[in-house]
Amino acid sequence: MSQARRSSCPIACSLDLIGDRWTLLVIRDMMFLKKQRFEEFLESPEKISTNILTNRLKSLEEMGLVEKHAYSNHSRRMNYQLTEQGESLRPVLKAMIAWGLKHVPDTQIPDDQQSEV
Amino acid sequence: MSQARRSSCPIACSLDLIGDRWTLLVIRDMMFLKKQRFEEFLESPEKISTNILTNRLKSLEEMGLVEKHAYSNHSRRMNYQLTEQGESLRPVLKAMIAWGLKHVPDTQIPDDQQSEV
DNA sequence: GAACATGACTTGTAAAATGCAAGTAACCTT
DNA sequence: AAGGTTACTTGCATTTTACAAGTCATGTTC
Repeated sequence: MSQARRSSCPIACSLDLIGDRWTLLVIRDMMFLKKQRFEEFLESPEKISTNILTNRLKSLEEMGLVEKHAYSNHSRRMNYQLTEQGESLRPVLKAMIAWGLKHVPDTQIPDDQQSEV
Repeated sequence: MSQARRSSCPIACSLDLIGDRWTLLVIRDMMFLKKQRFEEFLESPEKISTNILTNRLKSLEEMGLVEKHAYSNHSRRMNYQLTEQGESLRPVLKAMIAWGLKHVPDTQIPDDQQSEV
């Protein structure tokens, strides 16, 4: 992910931060599927690889969209949570869900997520 | 851009189609700035390069988000326009504009676009 | 208390995408 | 016939991605 912004356009700046194939999937896992741990993100069907996940979690933390905390005294276990700023991406994600469901064939969301649409 | 979908998740599928740093900027240019020609897209402040622009316009056309037409009999001049399906990305773009304006410092949109927010 | 399990990475390497500059080619006007 | 316009194409260096394997600190089990 690059660091220099390309313009002052809010779309371009948003894309500079979250415009790739993986970042929003990690946020999806946290926002809708309530995942909080490295290994949980790895289990998602898109199969993110470990180096990219490490990289994205670090970027998200640096951007202030995610916070990382040690999970009490439970080995090296870490807890990743959306910050308020990360949570504020919900309308973007919801718009993408609605668009995908309508315009990409054979997309679907889990039964227990129907209330989100 | 890859062609195989990674899962049936509408977010993942949307990202497979439009999840990169350039595609949504081309759509922005068409949707809000009413740009329709190759050279116009090149003028945007983010300075997309010609090979990437060619590639993205082709992908967008293949996805059915954009239509390409010859501009009457005016040399090789082409006209690119959003299809209804491309136009339907407006809520996604608007959500990103709102998020960018609120959460990325020093972002702004042109005066004549204020009504879009 | 040594072997094993857990969880979060790191490393290496090949493949693909991006960025930049320059060149090409069809068509139209002069 | 010459020159301008428009939309690309090509070459190449750099960066990012993808995949597989290995590491390492801590906690659990026998």
